[in-house]
Order: sequence, then C-alpha cells, then structure tokens
Amino acid sequence: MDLVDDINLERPAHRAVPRVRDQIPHVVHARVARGVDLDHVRVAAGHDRLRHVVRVVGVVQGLGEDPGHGGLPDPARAAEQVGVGDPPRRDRVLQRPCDRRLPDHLVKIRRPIPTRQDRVAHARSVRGRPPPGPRAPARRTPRGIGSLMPQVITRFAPSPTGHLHVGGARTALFCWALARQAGPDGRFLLRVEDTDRARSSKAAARGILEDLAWLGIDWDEGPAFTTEDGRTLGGDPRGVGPFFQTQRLEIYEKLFEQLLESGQAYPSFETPEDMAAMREQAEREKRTFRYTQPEGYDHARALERMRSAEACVLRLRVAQPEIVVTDEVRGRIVFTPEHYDDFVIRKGDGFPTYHFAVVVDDELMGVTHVVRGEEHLNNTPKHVALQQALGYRTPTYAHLSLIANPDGSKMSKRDKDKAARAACHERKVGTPPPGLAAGAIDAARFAEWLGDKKSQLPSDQLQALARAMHLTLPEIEVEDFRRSGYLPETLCNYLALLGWNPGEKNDDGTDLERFDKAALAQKFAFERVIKKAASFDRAKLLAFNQSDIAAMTAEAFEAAWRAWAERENPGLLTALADRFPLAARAAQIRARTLADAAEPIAFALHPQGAVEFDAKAVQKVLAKNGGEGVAVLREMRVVLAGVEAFEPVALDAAVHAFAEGRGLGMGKVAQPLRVAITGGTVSPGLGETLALVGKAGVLSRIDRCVEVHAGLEGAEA
RNA sequence: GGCCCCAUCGUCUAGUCUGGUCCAGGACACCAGGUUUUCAUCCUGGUAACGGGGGUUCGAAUCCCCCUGGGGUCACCA
Repeated sequence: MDLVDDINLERPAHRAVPRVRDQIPHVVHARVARGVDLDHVRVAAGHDRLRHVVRVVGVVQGLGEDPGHGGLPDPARAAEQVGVGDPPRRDRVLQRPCDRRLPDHLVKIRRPIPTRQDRVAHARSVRGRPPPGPRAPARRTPRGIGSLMPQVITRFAPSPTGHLHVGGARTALFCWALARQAGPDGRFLLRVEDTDRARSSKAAARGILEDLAWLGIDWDEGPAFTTEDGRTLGGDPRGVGPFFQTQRLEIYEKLFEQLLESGQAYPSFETPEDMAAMREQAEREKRTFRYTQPEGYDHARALERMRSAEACVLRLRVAQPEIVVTDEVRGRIVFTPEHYDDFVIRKGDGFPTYHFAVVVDDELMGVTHVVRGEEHLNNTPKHVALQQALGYRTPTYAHLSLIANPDGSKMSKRDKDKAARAACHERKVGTPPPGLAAGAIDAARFAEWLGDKKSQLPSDQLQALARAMHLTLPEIEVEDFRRSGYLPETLCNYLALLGWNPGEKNDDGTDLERFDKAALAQKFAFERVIKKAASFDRAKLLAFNQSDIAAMTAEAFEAAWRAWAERENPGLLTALADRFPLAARAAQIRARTLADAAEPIAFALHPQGAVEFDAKAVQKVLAKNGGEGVAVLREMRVVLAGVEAFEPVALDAAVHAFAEGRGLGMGKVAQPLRVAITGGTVSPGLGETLALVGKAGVLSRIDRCVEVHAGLEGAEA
C-alpha cells in the first residue's frame, strides 16, 4: 500500500509532491461467480473507474445456467456488490490490483472464460451437434496461458462484387491473427455474402479466395480451395456450412417464420418509391427519417396479404429505448432509437438483407469475434437488436478504422478510374486511344466515363487503357499489389502496421516494425489497435518491399521473380532465357518490386545493334581529353576478346588488371565500357553487365560504339 | 444536415489509461556528408509534430469542457 511513496522517493525533489489522498483506489467488495472476469464485475457493480480494486469476498451460487449466454454465467448477475471502502491495511487475500492498461471508456465486458463443458453445452444448443474439436489431435495444453485461452472463432465475410480491397485484406489479416493466437481452439472462417444477386459474381468470389491465399491468410473453414503449392484450404469440419449465403435460404426462411409468428417481425407493403417519398418528406421537414408502422396495422391481415403473394418486405420490430455496443477498440457506445428503426430483414426478392444474414450466420457458425471496418459501426445496434430478438449471444465486436488516401479521402476502387481519367484529360485524350485492342472500349461508353466523375470502367478495360497509355494506376486492390510485384509477406507486414503496432522495441532502440505473420499472430491485441484512420503510404511500403527483397537469398529471389514473370511478364523470361539467373543476381539489390527489377538490366534486353548513346554520357566519358575513352575501348576490346570464362568474377578481374597495368583509375576504364554496352553511365556491376550481354554482344557493342564515336578521338577537348 | 467515430513530425506511429524521467522517441520520405568503377546497397548526421481556446494541477502531449478540422453513416448494397 506504500506504492505511492515508493515511487516518489525515486523522483527529483521538486517532483516529490505527495499525491492526494483520493488517488488511492477504492475497493469494491464483491461476491462473484466462478469464471467471471473481475473487470466486468467492476462495471456490473457500478464501479467502472479502473482504479477501483475488486476484492473477491465470496462466491455467488447458482448462477451457472443462463441460456442467453450459452450456459455461461451472466456477468451482469454474477456479482453482488458487498461494500465500498478504503483498502483495509493488512488484508492481502485474493486481491487483484487494477493491472489492466485500459482507459475508463474502454472498460469492457470480457467474456467469462468458458470451460470445455460450457462449450459442449453451447454448441449443442446452437446446432444440436457435437462441438468443434481441436484441430490438432488432443495434446496437453501447457499450464498457464494456454489453459486459460478461450475459444476464438473469427470470420471474414466479403461480398463477391469485385477484387479484394487492401482494407478488406487487413481486416482478414487481423481476424486470422486472432484465431491463430488462440492456438488449436482458434478458427478462422470465410463466408461469402452473396445476397446481392445483381452485383455478386462467382468470378469475383474466386478472385477473393485467390487473393487471400496469395497473402497466406489461410482459412480453416469455408469454401474449399487448393493453393498453388497444393494445400487445401476451407472445408466444413464442424458442419456449419454452406458458406455461400445464397445456399442458406432455408435456414433464413425458418427464422423469418419464427419471427413472424411471435410478432417480432412483420410484413411491410410500401414500394421503394413509397419509401423514397417518405424520406423526402422527412428531409423537407428536417427530421430524421424513421420507418414507422402504418396507422391501424393489423398483423393477421398483413400475414394474410403476404401469404396471398402480395409483394412485401419483412421488417424487424425494434423497441429498445437504447442499445449499448461494446467495441474492443472504441469502447462503449450508446445508441438511441434514431439509429435503428424497424429495418428490413428480408428483401422483396426473398433474400435476407445483410443485417439478417450476418447475424444469423455468425451465431450458427459460432463466431465469437466480429472484426470489421468502421463503416459497420452504425449497423451494430441493428445487429444487437436482431440478436436479442432471436435469443442469440452478442459476439465481441471490434471496428477497425478505414484506410485513407494521402489526401485523407477513403481509399477506394474509384481512385483508379480517377487517375486514368485525369491522365486522359491532361493528355487531351477524348476517344479510346489507338494502342487499345479494337472494340475493347466502346467509344460512347468511353466518352461517358470521361465526363462522369463517378463512372467506373470494368477493371480489365481500365487495365488495358492504362497499358495503352503507359500509365501506372494506383494500387488499391490486393491483385494490384501482386501485379506490381510486392511480396505477400511484405504487404501483410505493412498492412498490419497500418492500424496496429506491437509497441515493442528492437535491441538497438528502434521500434519493432518488421515482423512476419507468425509474430503478428503472437502479438496481436485489440488494445494496440489504432483508432485513427491511417493513410496509405506507398513510399514506406516500397521501402519495406525493397529491404525484404534484398534480404532474400539469391535462389529465393530468383524463384520469386520467375514466378512473378510467368504470371505478369512472360516475355521477360523468353528474352532472358538462360541468362535469367545472372539477371536476377544483378537485379536483386536494385529492385524495389518484382515489376521494376527488370529496369536495371533492361540494356540486356535490347537488340545488339540498337544501343542508343546518351549525349551527355558520351561527352563526359568518351569525348573528354581527346577521346581517351574511345582509345580505352579499343584496348579493352582486345583484353575482353581474350577472356575465356565470360562471367562476372573473371571479367571484373580482367578489367581491374588492365586498369592497374595501365595505371588508370577504375572510373576511366569502367565508364567507357558502360557507355559502349548500355548507352549510359548507369548499370549494375561491370562484371555482371558484361556477362549479361555475353562475349559476342560485348565485342559487337564495343565495335559499334568505337565506329560511331571514332571522330572524337584525337580531337581537341 | 442528424447521429457516430477520430485528432502527436509530410506519412505511419511510440508516449496518453497510471500527469513530472518528453525543450516528445522510432520508421519511411526529404536534405547534407562518407564508402564504392556508375547505379543500388551500406554508414554518419540533420530538418521536422503535441489543431485552437479555456479549465483542473506546483506541474498537462497526457485529465475535463468547448471550438475547429477530418472521416464514417443515414438503402429492399454489403
């Protein structure tokens, strides 16, 4: 209890002012049920100040079977406050200090730690099936942390309307990390939310699976998928599928029926036009629009109309005066009724709305943690209302901030259209450019796209347009980053850092920023998730990618570059042929991405006679001092013609020996050669440069260079 | 506009809960210098931030209030 004074003793005199008495924590005496988190007790007992210490003074009996919590004790009832007072001096029994590093507004209701029995009971009540077994064969969990680890089931639930956006990838990554962190009891599942029949496509769903697999974000349950290296992802070991919502209609139908019967849901017959009119009127009257049931609504009559196939939607009756959402990153948020009117749960086409399907599926799939983008924060009270209507548990929620562009706007797929459109305007391109395959983009459509800021071209057309205009579009989707030659591990590393950080230091005092997915899974915690929206910094990603490429072994880089080229630039492979390993060695340290790796060795791709000499380089290297560079070239030609093994080390040795023998600096010898071989003064190491072009190529390039620049020799400088 | 969320170098962030060790640390970018046959790499150094105003306190980046700014959301999309 003398902690305070101990601290102050260490401080310089002017700071050693004693703390005021009220800094000392109050103590709440409480009786609690087994398995209940004491932080929660603090809240339940009305003492949510963190500095309050909860002292357990007994056990509350008979609170083990609350069906609403799947057989776990209801935390709200699991504590009885006994009294509040100053800490007694000598009592050290069962005290739990306030050691959680959380601000008041983040005091959160943690789930009681479920036992194996609890989980069994829970799973039965949900599915009438045995509970999920551990993935690995039963193994002894280490004592301590492992045995206390609750089951964690997370999911990523994309809607297949396009490629995977980086924001989605980050969400998936965090979900994955959370599940992996929980060890054998953790599961990460993938569910495809395809209830929007107009916008969903099989191809998009497939693309998202590919993107996820490429990133190494493996899902335990969900659509089956075979990776490029032959691993199988997905599947349905617990029997909670199918994982496409359009295949789950029967499940939803039953629940609709149930809600209709109990009167918690009701049919509503307004057309979309009616709704629009009502909204407009609300806006005119400057009030927030809320749907209200029509005067004189008659449930029996409404059901009758519905059964006679009259067009209608189903709405949930929501009567809660307020709904509290507890979010792992944002804390406790209280929502009032204007956030959740009687919203639609079944659309006119018979499909469930997102709100309905997400709540039902999360429950039925046993999802414990819902991690998603901030755009869903305002939807959460609706989901909680639905859970209450259906008698479901509420999962732990965590809403991640959005990823923004450097200008602060939301990073969006439209940004690619924006960039292309801006380039067209700037270059005064008014019709589909000629480089484009005929008919790739309809001229009228192109004009429309050019004029409408919100218009989007299909991604393949946009890609073709960019190619034709030699334009680099901003990378927004995972697929874009893959095409641009980023390493999947690097992207994951950077994405993880965009909104979270491990808060640890390296040995040299710098912040821990570089880590792999395994470390992420080990360290990830909501407590260190940043609330602020982060803007995406390509320069930093590029720096990460470059250093990761540099850190690879030569073999690994060669393999990665080859794999990338096979997919994105097969011409590079044919042009380089058996020179590829040599090219890879020269390119690696100079590459920021797999796409730009070819740039430093581009000279090796030119036809032999086509070297274009840079005028400045010629002046500086060949012409100076009466064309001494050209003279060196003549001599070097003889030397190089005599080199048997035309490979970097031998070539470097030969050039060095020549320079030394002639008493010249390396610069005087290397630079003329560079210009002769590449046309400019910049290239990889001289040995590599020469080896890449080959003996015949080197000699012919020297010959041509000497021929073209012979006039410089002997001329006055 | 209503509601919700957020606010430290140009950018990503540490520090905020538990006020003093912070005239604020790291990374990327940028600038300068060095190593090297050019480039790249590598090394050394530097510029650079607590949005504004009140309050609490001996003391505020840190706690409270207001303002401002940014973002999100208000669908039979997800």
